[in-house]
Amino acid sequence: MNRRSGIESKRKIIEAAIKVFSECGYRAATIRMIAKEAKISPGGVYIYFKNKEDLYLFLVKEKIRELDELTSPVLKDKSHPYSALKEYMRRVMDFARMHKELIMIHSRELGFSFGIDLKREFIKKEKSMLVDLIKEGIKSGEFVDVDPEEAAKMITCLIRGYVFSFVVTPEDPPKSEECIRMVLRGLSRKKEGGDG
Amino acid sequence: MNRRSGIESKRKIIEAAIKVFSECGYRAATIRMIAKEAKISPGGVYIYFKNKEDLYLFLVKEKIRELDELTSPVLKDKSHPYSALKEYMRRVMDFARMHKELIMIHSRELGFSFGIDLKREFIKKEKSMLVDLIKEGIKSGEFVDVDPEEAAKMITCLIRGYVFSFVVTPEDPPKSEECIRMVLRGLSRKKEGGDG
Amino acid sequence: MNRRSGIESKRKIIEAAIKVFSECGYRAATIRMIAKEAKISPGGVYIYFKNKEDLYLFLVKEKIRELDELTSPVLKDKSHPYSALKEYMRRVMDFARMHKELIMIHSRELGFSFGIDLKREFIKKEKSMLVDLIKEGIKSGEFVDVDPEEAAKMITCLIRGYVFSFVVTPEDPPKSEECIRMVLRGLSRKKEGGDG
Amino acid sequence: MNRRSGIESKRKIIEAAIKVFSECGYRAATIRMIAKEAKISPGGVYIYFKNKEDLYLFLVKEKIRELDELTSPVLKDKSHPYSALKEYMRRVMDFARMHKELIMIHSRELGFSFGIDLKREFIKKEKSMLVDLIKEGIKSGEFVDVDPEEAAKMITCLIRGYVFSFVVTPEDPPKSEECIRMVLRGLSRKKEGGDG
DNA sequence: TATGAATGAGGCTTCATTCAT
DNA sequence: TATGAATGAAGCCTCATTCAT
Repeated sequence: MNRRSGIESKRKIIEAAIKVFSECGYRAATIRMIAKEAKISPGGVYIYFKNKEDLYLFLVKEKIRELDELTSPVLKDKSHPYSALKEYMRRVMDFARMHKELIMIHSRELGFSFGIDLKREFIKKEKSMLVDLIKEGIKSGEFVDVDPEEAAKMITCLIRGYVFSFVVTPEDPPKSEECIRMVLRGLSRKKEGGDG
Repeated sequence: MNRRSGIESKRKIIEAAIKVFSECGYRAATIRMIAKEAKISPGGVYIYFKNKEDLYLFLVKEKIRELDELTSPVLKDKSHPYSALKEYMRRVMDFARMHKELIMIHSRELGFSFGIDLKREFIKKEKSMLVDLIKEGIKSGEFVDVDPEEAAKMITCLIRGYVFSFVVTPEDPPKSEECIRMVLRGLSRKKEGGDG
Repeated sequence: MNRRSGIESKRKIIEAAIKVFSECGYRAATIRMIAKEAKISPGGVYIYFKNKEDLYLFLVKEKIRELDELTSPVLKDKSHPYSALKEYMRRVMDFARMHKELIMIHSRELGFSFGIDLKREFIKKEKSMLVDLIKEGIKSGEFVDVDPEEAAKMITCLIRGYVFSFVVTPEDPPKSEECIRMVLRGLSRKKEGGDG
Repeated sequence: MNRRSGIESKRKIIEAAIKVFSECGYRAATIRMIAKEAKISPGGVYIYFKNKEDLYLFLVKEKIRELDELTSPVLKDKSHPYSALKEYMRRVMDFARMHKELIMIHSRELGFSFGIDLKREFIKKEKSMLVDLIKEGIKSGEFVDVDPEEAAKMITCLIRGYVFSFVVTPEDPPKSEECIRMVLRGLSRKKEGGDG
């Protein structure tokens, strides 16, 4: 019997699950595959997670939390809307690039009944912060006078397209800097956006 | 026994399959579900399609062909790049809105081994036509002097984001006109894009 | 609709069934295959035969009758046991060679509940005639004094082995003349069996 | 849950499979039947065997190996061709009697695409050894001067007929000693075959 | 008499989950 | 905490058989 601390085992399972879910999608991934990848027995998985759904949800939550921790501070800093927005997009895109496969499942498998609330809630929260930031930018005169709601949606839209394109055509990916420039060009009062 | 012509049954199955695949994804969709939706017996599906994969591939091919027929004429018309591009985006987005769910599978389940070639080929072809159109626009002076490759990617990227957002937040969808304006604003030499 | 006389259709089905059953065995053969081979629709088969089993049994009966018609006259001719036996074996082996595949099913698929009685009855009858013939031969002095029962069994045994070997190693088949000679050598009072 | 060691379960499945395949043939046998016979769940069979074909092939291989182990030493002993041949036939027939049903499938279902090579190879090897033995016997003067190839075929032929007859008419089986005597009588230079 | 679309039981197989060890 | 054999529901698919035409 391979004795390990519980935490270590759980961590192994999580990593294995990310890998396997990412490669196969939720349905096609099997507990056996995850267990094997984690060098644990199938039964072992059930010590740490109630079931497959529970395991998947755990991953999603974790990733959402990670992304939140990464972006919230930036979005909350309303002193420099222009740079904040630039930094926000950069971070989201970097994060997406790192976790692209899981994000695809996360998005695609919205069709599933579970996990939706979690994701929708995050999306809503994120959008609301983005709207606030844009409003701030307009107020401060850094941004042109656009509908903040629509602008936020466009930004999100472009970020999603970026992630998506990354998965669909990984051999010819879009450039994140190009995306950021496009957004800033449309929003900014300044001529163009030289990078900091 | 519910007597119908073969063509009628096949059509019913196709429609049912689109619905079920769209709602559940490829793996989670079952033949039984599709059959039930088509008001046919499970065995009946196999009269018209070799197997589940065959049925799925048929749908994808059909949709790709439809979209191709819709967009090719526009992209090939190089006399008015500005309007052509606008019209192209409009059509793709309209099409996407109509078939959003299936498109999501089509994109997400690229990870599957089958159907990839089909899709990749289409994507490549579409992009190449887009690049040509942009080059033409630059030559004619309608567009600013950008890298046509990158511009094409950005356009595709934005379209994808549009589709994606449509699926993720159907209750608060992005506006296609907004997307189109964003692209044209970035490309066009003209001040803004008043719609025709 | 392909109009034919009923008899013609039935004949076509029978021929097709022999072919398909021979090639695939009872279970693996499908009504659809048989119908296709007979250039008729699957439903058409059921006009002439109650079901698959009924069709199979019909074939078996037919073959048994054919073989019976071929061998009975020979076995019943007790005036020349030696030549009769030789001729009997020759005919059975020829028949077997012509219908080897079907015979194999017929034998192997004894395990099935149906058709057994039919076959067993024939086998019994045939054996009893063979025993009579041998007795006659012993009485007439043509054959040595053996146990007629055992001799009959050996003959049947050898014939079966012949058929079997024909199927198992068709590229290197046993020779029927060799088998016949072996039997006659054991039975006959005469030195060897020169062929008639 | 009925806890057993893996080896025990596998053995149970193998025994059940032999029984069920023997009684029904390959096609008609179902995994469910085998599982039930083995007192295991249908899914349990797949722990030990990849699929039905794999299970069947395993049995065939096992039986071939068993028979090979039983007969090879005898056939290889060329010092006493007469007794060796007698012993060989005795062993094959005994073995056949013990495993008659499976052997019937093994032979009949040659028509299947799988397992053929296995069987053909064994048959070829066995025949070649038999030919060598007969040659030896001719050289040593124990056997009369026959064509070794043909003689080997006749022996195989008779053995097969023996097995076959055993299955077809188990209530009135042929006698193995009779078969052996018949062969030896044909081959031997000695008058008759008194048993050793 | 003939068709062939349709049915649905049933076969093979997978896999989330359980549980004796 | 960990194992992995075992379960059984459920999915895909086949095919004997039926029946409206």
